[in-house]
Amino acid sequence: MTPRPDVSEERKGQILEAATQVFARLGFNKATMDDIVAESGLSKGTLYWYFKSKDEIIIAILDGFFNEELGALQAMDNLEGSAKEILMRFADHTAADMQAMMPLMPILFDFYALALRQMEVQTIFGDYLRNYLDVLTPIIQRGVDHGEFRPVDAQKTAIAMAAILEGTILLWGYDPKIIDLPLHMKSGIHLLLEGLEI
Amino acid sequence: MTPRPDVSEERKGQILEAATQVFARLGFNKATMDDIVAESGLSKGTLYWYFKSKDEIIIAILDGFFNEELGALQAMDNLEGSAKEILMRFADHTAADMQAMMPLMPILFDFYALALRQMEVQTIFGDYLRNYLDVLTPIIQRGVDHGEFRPVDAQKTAIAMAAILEGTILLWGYDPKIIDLPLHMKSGIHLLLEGLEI
DNA sequence: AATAATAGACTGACTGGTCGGTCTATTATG
DNA sequence: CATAATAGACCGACCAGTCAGTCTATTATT
Repeated sequence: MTPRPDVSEERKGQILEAATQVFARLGFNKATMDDIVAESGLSKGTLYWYFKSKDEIIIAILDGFFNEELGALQAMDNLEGSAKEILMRFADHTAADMQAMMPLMPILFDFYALALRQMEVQTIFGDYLRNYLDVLTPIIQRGVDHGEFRPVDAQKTAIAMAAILEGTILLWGYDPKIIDLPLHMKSGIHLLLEGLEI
Repeated sequence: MTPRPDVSEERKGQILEAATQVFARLGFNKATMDDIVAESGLSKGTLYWYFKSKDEIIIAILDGFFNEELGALQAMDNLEGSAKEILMRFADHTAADMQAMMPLMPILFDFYALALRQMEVQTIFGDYLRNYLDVLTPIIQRGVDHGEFRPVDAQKTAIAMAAILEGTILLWGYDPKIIDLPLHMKSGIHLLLEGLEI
């Protein structure tokens, strides 16, 4: 049935890793399939053996990104402590993750641009946002119900938190010299949360 | 010396307006010069008579965006009232402006992606951020000094405010059905500012 | 053990179309 | 007539995607 060991998962990983590097360096548009071929050490035919098109590679990378993020989100559900403690720890954790992700940020920005024009990309982003809010909102609501926070609108507060996290990334893109990505992510969330306490 | 009335300002405006429409619809990369030619009702020769390249058109549009924004910023310097009042009014004003800007958001997202790879674009964004913080930070500092706000770090707070504004735009890009751009901009800033009060 | 058959994996030259930019001819105006 | 302005045909570099063919690990057959 399989006259040769199945290397397709390995190859796909190899291609996606190479493509990620190239895209980070050049952007989706300037990067050519031949660049990815060179970076991967494979041939053009092999790239097209595993992925139907350049777009399919881009989407695969996006999926990978968000699946990782979702894992981190799910893990938050089981945390113990006061609402403020949980949210603070979440922010700190997110901020810490940024260090590793910084070299890949250019790709994220390319995705932002795509999101407004490609339904498929828009859908992935939308699903992620919904997940995000579904996790954060109940935690904030609990904080309100327990009298830990003043009586704010939990959903709007969750959106404000998300905006601070995402917005700090944007500002960092504006000028990495002014914005210290992990530091300002943390300080922003802390400011908001401290202001919620009664 | 001027065998014909000088229409160059009018033409440039005409070209930039057409280019803005096309870029918003298709993005910088998919949009072709011929698309802009068609949209403007002019000819390719005329486009290149007024702009040396596609990139020059893109940069001109970016300059236009930020010059408008800067004007709005400068106007804030002369406002009267408590720090909280000024900042609230600023947020409300910014939020209100969003309605008009929403059709052009795709272009903004394209600029985000460019900012990380084009020095010239990065510089413009960085200058804007610096201006932004230079206006907001003293207002917040005054609020702290007058005992209106708790003793927060004014710069970090200004960055958090900017992050909320920019981040809300991003989230809106994730899914316009979930995020009400003006509403959530306002509620985010209000949450933060109410939390600053002593 | 030797050989044949199989099919997944892989190659890279090639193609068809695209698009930024150029060039030359023409028009309108002082 | 001089020249700024306009038009649009044209060029050629570039690139996503194709395809006809090769290679090789494994299995089936003798």
